[in-house]
Amino acid sequence: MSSITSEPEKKILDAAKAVFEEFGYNGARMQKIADVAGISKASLHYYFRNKDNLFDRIFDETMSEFMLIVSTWTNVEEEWDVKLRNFIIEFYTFLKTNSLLFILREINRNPELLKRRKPKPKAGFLSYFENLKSAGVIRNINVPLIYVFMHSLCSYPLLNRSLFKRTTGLSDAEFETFMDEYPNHVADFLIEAIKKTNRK
Amino acid sequence: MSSITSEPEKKILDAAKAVFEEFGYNGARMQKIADVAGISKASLHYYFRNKDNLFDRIFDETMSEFMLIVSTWTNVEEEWDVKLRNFIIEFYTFLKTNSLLFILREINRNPELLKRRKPKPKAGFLSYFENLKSAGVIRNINVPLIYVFMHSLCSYPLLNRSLFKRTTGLSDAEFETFMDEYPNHVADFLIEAIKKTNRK
DNA sequence: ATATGGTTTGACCAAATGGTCAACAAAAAT
DNA sequence: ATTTTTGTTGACCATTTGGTCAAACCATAT
Repeated sequence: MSSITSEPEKKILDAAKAVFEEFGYNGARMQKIADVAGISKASLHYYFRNKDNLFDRIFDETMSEFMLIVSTWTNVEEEWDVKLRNFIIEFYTFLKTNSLLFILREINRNPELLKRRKPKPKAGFLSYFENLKSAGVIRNINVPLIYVFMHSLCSYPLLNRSLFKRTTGLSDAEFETFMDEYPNHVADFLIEAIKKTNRK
Repeated sequence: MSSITSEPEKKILDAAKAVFEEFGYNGARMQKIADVAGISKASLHYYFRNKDNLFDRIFDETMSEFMLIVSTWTNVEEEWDVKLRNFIIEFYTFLKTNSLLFILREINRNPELLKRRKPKPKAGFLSYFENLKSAGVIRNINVPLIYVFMHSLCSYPLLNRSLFKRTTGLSDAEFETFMDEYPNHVADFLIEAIKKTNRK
């Protein structure tokens, strides 16, 4: 219903997303959004009554996109370790182009943003590995812990990129390589922690 | 030199820290800082010429405190795994009471904040484990990778707390316990990844 | 051509906000 | 006691910013 984003409406949403993600709610300016969208501020208000209105739309969209990636688990018939590696690489790639900081920043600013969203069903990741664990296919791990580990390992280096660049002692080139290879290292690491030891 | 923070000056710095950390540079209001400090806005400007001036002072202090914790490595004579566990627990405790999000948010807003700081010497963590590795005491690990892992595992759950609370499928009580035990799990995990396998 | 209905915008407005200043108060120095 | 310095503040100012509105614009139907 009425999500038929018309031509100028779409331009506005793109502009608003870019501006809100870069500057945050408090730093974003309606004039700036209008400029980026290539229209007047009055036109902007014609399509979206006010700033909160527009912001909520952007935040909800970004958040939905994020939750979709997070909670979807592949149905492909493969070994769990292959699925896990692919998921990690996809998730990492997704995070690279999407402003996770935007989400964290705004939730922190206004926790209400979360409360009004309907709670999501349990992430596919969790039940999938709970099942493998019950079936004795993998080690007797703490599944939520692995879930938190995976998220942390994928997310934080992208959030903290500029600081890690300074503190790891790597050169610019080395650091770029490091960040490119990173998701595979995360996969290696988690798979190693999950799989049954081959010691008898 | 002149860091003899006088009585009202200290009240202002405390207030400013609280307000900037909660609302960010763009969301913070000079009037709010004055209110929290219990003085007039004019007095606030008497002590700190302007908002940027005051902000820089707070940011630099917070950043220095953070970098100190990050780059200091214990000199206690103990086994590396004990030292690592203690470091992780201390670091996690530190992060719980300090706004890491503040640092990330403001660096993202204005990368200049980092550029003007003098680069820190390599973190003690890195050279310590490089040495152990050369000496063959631990596995042949990628040290910067472990460094990034440790930071990510300690930091992200605190940044993303409210979302994890919703997505892990744990009850409130379970989640609290989870977060309390968390640093020890991180330590277990990293130690396992670093220590030599006892397979011959 | 003209009326109709949606779209666009420059000009404005009111509130918020960072910052100033003259006047006053309180110490400190003389 | 009196001058001088330091601290404090209410009132004020200029700018920014979210938001409004009447007039103009433009497509389409009549």
